[in-house]
Amino acid sequence: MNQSLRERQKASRRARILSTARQRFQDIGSAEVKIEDIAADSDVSAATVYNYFGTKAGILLALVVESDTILKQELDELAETWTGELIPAVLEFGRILRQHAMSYLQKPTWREVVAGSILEGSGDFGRTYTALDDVLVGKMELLIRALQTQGTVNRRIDPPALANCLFSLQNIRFFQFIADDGISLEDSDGRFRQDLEQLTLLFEPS
Amino acid sequence: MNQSLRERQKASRRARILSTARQRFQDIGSAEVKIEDIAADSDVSAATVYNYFGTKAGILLALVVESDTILKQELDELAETWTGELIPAVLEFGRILRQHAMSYLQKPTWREVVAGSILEGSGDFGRTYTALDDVLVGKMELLIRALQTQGTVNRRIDPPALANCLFSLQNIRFFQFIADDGISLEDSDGRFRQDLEQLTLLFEPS
DNA sequence: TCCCTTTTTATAGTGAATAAAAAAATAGAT
DNA sequence: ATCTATTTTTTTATTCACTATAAAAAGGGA
Repeated sequence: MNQSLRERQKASRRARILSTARQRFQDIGSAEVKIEDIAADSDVSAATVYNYFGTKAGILLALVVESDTILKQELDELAETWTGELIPAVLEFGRILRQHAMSYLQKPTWREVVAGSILEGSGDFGRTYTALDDVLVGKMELLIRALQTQGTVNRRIDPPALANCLFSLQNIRFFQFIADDGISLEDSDGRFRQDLEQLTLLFEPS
Repeated sequence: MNQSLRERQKASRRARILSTARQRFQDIGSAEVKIEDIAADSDVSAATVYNYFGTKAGILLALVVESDTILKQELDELAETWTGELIPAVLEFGRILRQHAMSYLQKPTWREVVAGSILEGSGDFGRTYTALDDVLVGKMELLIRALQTQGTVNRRIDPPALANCLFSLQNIRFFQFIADDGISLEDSDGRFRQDLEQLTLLFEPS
């Protein structure tokens, strides 16, 4: 037997909780959803939900992790097919990220996820979130390496280091994007473009 | 009469709350401090504390705002006295910020402040925090303008835009710094330095 | 002193999160 | 198949942040 009964049941409970949570969060704002309701609908006790996910934000994070397969694929494709300058590619990278984020969670919900990850620090939740980011940084690195091979990017650059830097810059624009309900996808795009333009100017020989 | 009795009492209550809160937060971690205790020690009801500051994180933010006068002065001095390259100045800028932050709040407490500001989004709390950041961006702008005058920085650069970008980059490193109890001031310094080095390489003629 | 308005307080309630003991279910051994 | 030991879930109780509301108190002006 590949999996014991216990493990299968655990997986089933987990899946049930995430499934009902996803539905509830989609129907009404995450603030309106009570853990007890999710538990009741999943045929487990509230204590079990806490046992599995720790906090409300933990459930959210699990949903984010689950859905990130598609995002990774999109970014892989970008890294594989892009030809040309790095800067526009990075812009596209950020655009994909934000668009994907908005496609399945609203801003207030994202705020809970991000706030939760910061609050937890180096705890379980924080590490899960960081691991997620690390994967995305890896995609950025892929992109940089590809363009280095194409000769578009300076070979003296350290791909992991630059990837981390550019991703982080993108990331804080993402934070600002979700923090303010008034900022549109296009606004955020424009700001990130401005960032990269200014950096170009800064280091360009005057 | 400059201030009515009502206004004076209000100011006094506010000051009392902040004072006891500061002490309590310093003595024990902010998670251990109960709003009711702060209220009792300040001779007001818990309801008044909520009335004044909204949330626990709100009290923290008020403390941060209060103490930022010194930080602003330090950054002003940097902008006024620095001669030389922009990059080292930006590094120093970040160093001052992190050091100042650690001098009066511990990392877990900072996490609450930052998480609170993100959660609130464009609400009162969020706007207060943003306003605070805006002031700091202004200091960065001052620095850039000074170096532009000195001829060290490309004149085609838009100081507000570049200031916002560099400050944001600095800011996400600050977030990562407070999020992980294992990162020292020096570590964070090193990472930010690496960021700026990589950006230099990226835009430098190969 | 009296009245009106602002502010504070008391009170009750919601819901997240944690802790500990009780109950249930499973795995493994006989 | 049954008994036992272990893991896991549930029950129960409790803490605490935060909200809403009605009552009380205090200030300001007449």
